[in-house]
Amino acid sequence: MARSSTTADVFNAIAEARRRDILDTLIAGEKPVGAIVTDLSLSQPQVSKHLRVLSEVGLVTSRAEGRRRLYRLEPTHLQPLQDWLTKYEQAWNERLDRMDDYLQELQREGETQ
Amino acid sequence: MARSSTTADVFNAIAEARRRDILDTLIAGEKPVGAIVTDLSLSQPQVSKHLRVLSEVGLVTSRAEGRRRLYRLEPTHLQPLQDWLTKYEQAWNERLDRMDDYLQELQREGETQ
DNA sequence: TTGACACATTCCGATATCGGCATATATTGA
DNA sequence: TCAATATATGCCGATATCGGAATGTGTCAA
Repeated sequence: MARSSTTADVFNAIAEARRRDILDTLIAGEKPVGAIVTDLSLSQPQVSKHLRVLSEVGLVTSRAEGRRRLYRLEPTHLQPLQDWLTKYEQAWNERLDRMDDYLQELQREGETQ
Repeated sequence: MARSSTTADVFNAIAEARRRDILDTLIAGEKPVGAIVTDLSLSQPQVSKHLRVLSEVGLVTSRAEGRRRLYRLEPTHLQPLQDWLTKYEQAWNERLDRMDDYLQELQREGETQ
């Protein structure tokens, strides 16, 4: 047996810094591969391969325009990440609440003394 | 040259499904290693190693209690992820806005005909 | 049809990562 | 001190991943 993580989910897709860079540059809008290559100073095959991974998890889609391929961001496919994070927001808020309770308790103790 | 991604940042730390499982089980509160092992049916070394990675990026902290080690979730260290996601929320909303504009335009055209 | 351009794919070597197993370390209790 | 318990670490083999270089594929323009 060996590693069990794959590139087959959003979490792994965005684990790679270059892939996040590519997504970041696509926020500005649809772009052909060549534009990404010059924007980020990466090699063309490198960009194509990363785009493939991103496309497999749905984070980007592409359409052909002549001999160019325009890639577009699909931000809704970040939903699994957002959903996962939401659970921790709650944990975070609960900690703040407990902290708040504690502070108020301290304050009441101060008043009664 | 070879792979450039490391286990040294939050994005990579949560890319591993088991590590997300471990974080999930810690939402309920501080736990010793053994509890995580039985909760998730993983081997003890496996859990210890994943905890090490999580601890290196600050997502968990530990304190000794006798011969046990209690691990605690540090949800605030998910901030980089949250920050990164926020940019895409904006892109997502802008798309919705454009969609809305488009729909209203369609509606106006319908009225004038 | 041919050449140039844009991009995708394949093959490769280097390396990182995962899990299993064995073992080290530390703490407790007898 | 010694055995038992709880956890961490080291070593290993299998495999996944990355980047580079070369090459394949498709499209346009002359």
